[in-house]
Amino acid sequence: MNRTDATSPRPAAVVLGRHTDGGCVLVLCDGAGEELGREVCVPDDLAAAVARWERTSPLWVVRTLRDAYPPLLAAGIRLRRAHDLLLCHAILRDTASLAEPLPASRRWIRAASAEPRPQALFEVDAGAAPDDEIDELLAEWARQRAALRRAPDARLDLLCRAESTGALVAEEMTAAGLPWDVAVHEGILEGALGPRPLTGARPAKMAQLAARVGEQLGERDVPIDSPPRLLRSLHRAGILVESTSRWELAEQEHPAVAPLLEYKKLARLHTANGWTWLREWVRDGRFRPIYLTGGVVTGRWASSGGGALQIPRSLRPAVRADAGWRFVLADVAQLEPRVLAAMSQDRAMADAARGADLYEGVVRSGAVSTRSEAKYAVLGAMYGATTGESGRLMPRLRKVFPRAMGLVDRAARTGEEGGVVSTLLGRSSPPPDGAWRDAQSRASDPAAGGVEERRARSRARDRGRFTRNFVVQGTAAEWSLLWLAEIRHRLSALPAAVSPAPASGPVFAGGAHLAFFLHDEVIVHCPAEQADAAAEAVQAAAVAATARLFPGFDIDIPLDLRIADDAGKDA
DNA sequence: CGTTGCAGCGCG
DNA sequence: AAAGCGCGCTGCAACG
Repeated sequence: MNRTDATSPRPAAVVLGRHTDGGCVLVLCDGAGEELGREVCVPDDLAAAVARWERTSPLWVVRTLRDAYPPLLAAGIRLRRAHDLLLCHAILRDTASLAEPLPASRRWIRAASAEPRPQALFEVDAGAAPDDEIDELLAEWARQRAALRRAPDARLDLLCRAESTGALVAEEMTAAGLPWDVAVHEGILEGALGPRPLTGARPAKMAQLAARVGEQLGERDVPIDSPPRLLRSLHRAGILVESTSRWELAEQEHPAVAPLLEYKKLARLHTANGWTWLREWVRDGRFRPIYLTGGVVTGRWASSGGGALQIPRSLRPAVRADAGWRFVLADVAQLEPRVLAAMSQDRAMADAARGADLYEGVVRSGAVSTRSEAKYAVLGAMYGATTGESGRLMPRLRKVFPRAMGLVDRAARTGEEGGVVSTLLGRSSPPPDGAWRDAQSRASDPAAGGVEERRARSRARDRGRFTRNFVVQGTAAEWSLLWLAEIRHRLSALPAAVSPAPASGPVFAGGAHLAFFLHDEVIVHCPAEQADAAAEAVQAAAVAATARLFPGFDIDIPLDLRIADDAGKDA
């Protein structure tokens, strides 16, 4: 059996795959991907083998970290570097920055769910027999390295490395979990909803509000949970709204409206994050969502399980650090417009972005006269507003920030014409689907009617708004990915805590670790004595991410950073 | 009966 | 107040 002594190969990379007989195989490779040797083991011995090779800090090449990494973490092993073939395949297959992107293959499409995949579905056009998974991995890795060599610059490589490191972070965060105080959560629920009801029953405060709505509408047992039936009840009472949505109801001056809106708020809390949610998703003081890295076409992460990306701000106080531990809470104010300023190299917008409040900077630039105008104008620029106040302000932004506005306007035009747009590092938008192209070609037919033409134009504008936003949201996601990777790197280099209070799982008991990530904010959980150093690491990571994504361009991306025992203090 | 689509609302 | 992007989850209603 191989040992990491002077006579053993010192692999730059190890490809990890399944073997014919259900065992595991590690292929040791040099920096060029040339095979140096192999090691075969039974699954029970895999963790030990990985731990041994990890001492030499190789690049671990796997089909997907989503499957490969959790069992290793459970065995107490953290990997420093990895290459996720599935995630990188998607990037290199769709990117427009390569003349010859990776050929599409059904073997390299991620399954929709986290459940084990039925193999048969994926073997249809497989180039290799399932027995030879390791050969398939080696071949795919070779294709990906070749694709990256053909790239005009290093940006795609940076994206693939960041994407893979993001996947490491995601699995580590699931394993560590977000510390969650059940008693605090229950206190919030009881304060808002009343005592915990018997299963199936409506909480007391919701029942009271429903009764008041009924009195005001002059109707017993209003079908308050059924939008279409509630709408008819509202109409009978003379409240002429077109839907039961919040903003429309808020415009009505009827005594039934206030209790109805309050009911909706409580119902949302009860159904989405009530006692049922607590029982199902919080175990041993930890909320463990599954992060789906690259789950959104723009490169943002999606999640599954417990609605991790939608935890209401009112529940943030339930996010509580372990005894003797602290949180470092950090978020970026107005990340997307700052990223737009930098990626378009718009000096005027970057100057407006200097400091904590970009919108005040936009006012100082003279483009608009109030902060709230600035906010809606900037959001409208990125989302493609055409009507209302926001749409009206667009020409003024174009005049003051021509480069930034030119970038998003061009992205919108490309999308309307059916083209593909890309982020700064080279993640590309999906091409239009068949239905979209059919609608456009039907409308360009001389015999097309006005209805078809209007419909096609409307679909084209929809797509233009999507591609307009794609370049900004996607590049912002790249900044966040680099930020996460830099945080992880710096946290692992922190001096060990002298006497950390016991916390977390076995892997993370020793010190600071990322515990939560949501688009532009992170939560680090750390022993109290590491809190200052961890906060500095998070700050330094942001500076490093900015320098890597926008080399040579001066852009301010400031953090709102604080150390606290819970996540609710300034919510 | 189970599945699918939609409305509504939470997050960025 | 402003309605323009991206998600996930819930419950209801319509559908097969």
